[in-house]
Amino acid sequence: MKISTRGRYSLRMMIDLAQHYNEGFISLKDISARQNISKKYLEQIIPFLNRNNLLNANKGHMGGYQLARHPSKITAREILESAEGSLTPVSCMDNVPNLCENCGNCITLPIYEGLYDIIIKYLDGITLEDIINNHKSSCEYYI
Amino acid sequence: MKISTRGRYSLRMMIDLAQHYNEGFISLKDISARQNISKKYLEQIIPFLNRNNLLNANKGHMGGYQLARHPSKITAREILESAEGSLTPVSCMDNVPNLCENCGNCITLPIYEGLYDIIIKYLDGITLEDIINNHKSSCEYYI
DNA sequence: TTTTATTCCTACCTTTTCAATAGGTTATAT
DNA sequence: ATATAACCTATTGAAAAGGTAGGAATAAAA
Repeated sequence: MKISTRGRYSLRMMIDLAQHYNEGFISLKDISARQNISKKYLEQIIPFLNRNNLLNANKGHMGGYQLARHPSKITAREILESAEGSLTPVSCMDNVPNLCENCGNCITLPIYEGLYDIIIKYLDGITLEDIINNHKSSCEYYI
Repeated sequence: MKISTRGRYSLRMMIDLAQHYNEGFISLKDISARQNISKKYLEQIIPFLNRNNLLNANKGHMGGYQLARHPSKITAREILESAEGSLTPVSCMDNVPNLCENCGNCITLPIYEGLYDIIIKYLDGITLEDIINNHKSSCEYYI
């Protein structure tokens, strides 16, 4: 039940981009330096976030990334779901629409469905704007 | 963010024991047959559950396991937490009391703390009794 | 037009975790 | 005694995690 570094780094990268929203395109070099995450690893994370069109990119000199939408319109759920692939607690919930075979008869599935439900509700309620507003002071340390 | 097979199997084993509460000691052989889980693997799961004293055991002929408490007094949180080791979404929350270094300054930690909070609250509200009462019909399929 | 700075793409690598299997030892009702 | 169970420890194969590495494509600036 741990969130992977890919998920955690994605969140930090998106927060960083939110903190520099309206400053044009931000390079991975800058994010890497500020967040102390390998630039090469950040490169690999980008495609996951772009599956859900969370970023705009510009190549070449003075290029970089910016949020595709205003920080108030991007939620922690979107970010973590994009990065992790899925936030369901059991993989049999991922293969919609059939779930696994005969899930209608599974005694534990409703527990996991309920769990997924509250996780999604919680993360849907948190936007990038919320995050940076609730944390005005500079942040030096990360997880 | 997936629950491992150890967690899922633990839940199924405990539900099985709840369904046969007051029938004396239940052998792993029986649970293995009913739940279609390798008996050898179940053996390895037991110690995790017993760290939190969820089971009573009897060795030898006619031996087996029984729940250490009434099904209404054992929650999904206890079972999954025992099996998984921890249900925190980030490992830096595990090393109490210091968390990681300088978590007071971490912008993302409050998000994960809030997430952990709702997960725990949800799973604490589900007892083994609840689970078997909400699922009277026989269950043939598992995840 | 050349240089420089960036994203983009693919392959590789090392370590850890997952999910078991295997073989034996100890205890205990019958 | 003997069958039947829990208990214990080691091993293994596959997959995932968490990166590193090198270069190609692109575009702004000099």
